[in-house]
Amino acid sequence: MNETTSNNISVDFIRNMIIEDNASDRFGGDVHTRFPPEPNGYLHIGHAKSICLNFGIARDFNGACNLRMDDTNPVKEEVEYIESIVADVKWLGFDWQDRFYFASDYFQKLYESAVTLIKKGKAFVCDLSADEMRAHRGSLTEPGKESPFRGRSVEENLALFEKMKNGEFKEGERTLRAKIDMASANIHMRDPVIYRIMHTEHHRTGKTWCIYPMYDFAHCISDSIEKITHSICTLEFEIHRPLYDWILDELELYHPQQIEFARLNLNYTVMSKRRLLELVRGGHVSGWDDPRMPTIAGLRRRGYTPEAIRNFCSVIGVTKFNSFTDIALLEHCLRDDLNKRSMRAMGVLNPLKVVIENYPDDQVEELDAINNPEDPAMGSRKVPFSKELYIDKEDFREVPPPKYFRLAPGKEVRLRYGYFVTCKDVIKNAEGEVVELRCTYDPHTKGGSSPDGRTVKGTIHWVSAKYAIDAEIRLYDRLFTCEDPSCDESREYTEFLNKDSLSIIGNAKLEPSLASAIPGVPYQLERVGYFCVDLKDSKKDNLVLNRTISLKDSWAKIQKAGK
RNA sequence: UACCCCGUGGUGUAAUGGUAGCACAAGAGGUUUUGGUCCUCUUUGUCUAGGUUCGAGUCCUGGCGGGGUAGCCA
Repeated sequence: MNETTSNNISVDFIRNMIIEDNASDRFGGDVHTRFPPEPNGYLHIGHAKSICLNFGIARDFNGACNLRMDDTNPVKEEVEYIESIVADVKWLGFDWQDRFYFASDYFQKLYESAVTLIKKGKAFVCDLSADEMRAHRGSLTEPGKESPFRGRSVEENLALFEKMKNGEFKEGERTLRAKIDMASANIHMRDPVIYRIMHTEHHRTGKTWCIYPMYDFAHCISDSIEKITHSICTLEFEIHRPLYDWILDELELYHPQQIEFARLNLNYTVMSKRRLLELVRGGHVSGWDDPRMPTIAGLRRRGYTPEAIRNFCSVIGVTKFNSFTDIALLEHCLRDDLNKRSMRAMGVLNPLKVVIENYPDDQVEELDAINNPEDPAMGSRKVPFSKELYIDKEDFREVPPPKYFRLAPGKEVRLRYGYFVTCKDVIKNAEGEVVELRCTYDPHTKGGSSPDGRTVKGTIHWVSAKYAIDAEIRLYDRLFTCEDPSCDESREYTEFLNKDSLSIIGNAKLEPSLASAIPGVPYQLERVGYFCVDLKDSKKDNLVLNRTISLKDSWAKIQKAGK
């Protein structure tokens, strides 16, 4: 395959539109995007798609991408959210340099634009109440009726709008509306409200304003002010585009192109800010950063890497049709990245004591273990081996099923990086539970291979009982038991919460090197999964690990198929 | 039953009038000191009916199906 054919990787429809715009010199070759979240909640994986799209396009076309807080509704917005958004976008690996903006930065210009519209006879102050306005709006199938205040003179409108601004009216008493067409088939063009009265303090502008612009009015003008070329948003705003265009055309302002794409849906979770907020407020999760949450903060605490998320966003593509992406694809991207970068270690989740009968009582050997078979540069470490060990309960069966390669009475297995051991005896307690295994080891198999060429089918992980460190391990499963918890309108999505989405293991035993496990760094417990130090709850004397994701488990499949 | 958008394997996507490809998932096999990774192979697809064309997933028309829209939310 030559250079040209190998380069013909496909691009999404938005990038294609930009390529066409550049070809026709529509924006003089500029590409300027923006990511415009409303600071009323935490960012989630769906936002990551938009972030990767907007910042990714800027990168691909040598353009720029702004970060803009869409803060036009002070009753919903909080500083905590702004801070989390900034941290999350940064963590994802994107840089807006000095282009950090707020729609509220433009309140004065927005106000002046509204005045311009009034002067052009394209906006009027309306005294209709919210209910009356709804009644005048018509329906999806019937045209609306014009407001009785639609014919006010420019002077009167100007005076009234001034009074609105000066706080002379109560909330809801009056609005400023664009004068467009009450008979339009597009309800958003039926004289939409562009300013409303809110006697609410704004987190940035304080008490300066008591009128606030609506999204449709603020967004297009903000884009215009920032000289955005391509204003990318989700599908539900498609029907708003005629209004976006109308406002900019009437104001004769620089005019970006709005482009809509389908938002991300992931199965076995919910993605709306409203529902995520409810999960937090309802105590169904421990917070916005609960490792089960699809929020960026949750994924980060869970142990996801920015690279995995970015790669996922690239792999899912961008289209205009609504779809549901399989969480398995996200998990694949996660494992793919973690496999390459994770330091390996051994840890036992459900300890079963093993005594190596023929191993000297007080002997300790420091065995060599490879840190990452995928990356020799990560080197090796020493793991202590001694007479008493722990292995995982799952790795022993008194009566092994077919194809079971692990330890069983009379069977020989390899202890990873250790020795071949053979199970000689099984010790049970009064309840008949296996509590200890007596094994022998073959001193000639140090490191895990036998000089006589003998091989074993199974390799299991272990830790030295004497040198192991204790840890709490938190295992996570999907938050919901059904693929689309919000699909059934007659049932609350919370009914589908997975009761077993979190299980805590209090007595895990880890190899001593993990005592210095670094927060924010992924580890693989060999044969078990990927883990990370919990950012919040882990303490020096109380190690807490989150299981980011299990390893793929083909033995589980075999067992399942056998049933 | 208004207007707008959208229909490609199980899922997510590519093919810009010229061989329907990729990834995930699923399944089979191989390698392996992680039942991981890696490698090979297999199954499954253009919503439908017409039309244009030498040739249609692609263009046109109708139907069917899905989504969006009636906040002084974004």
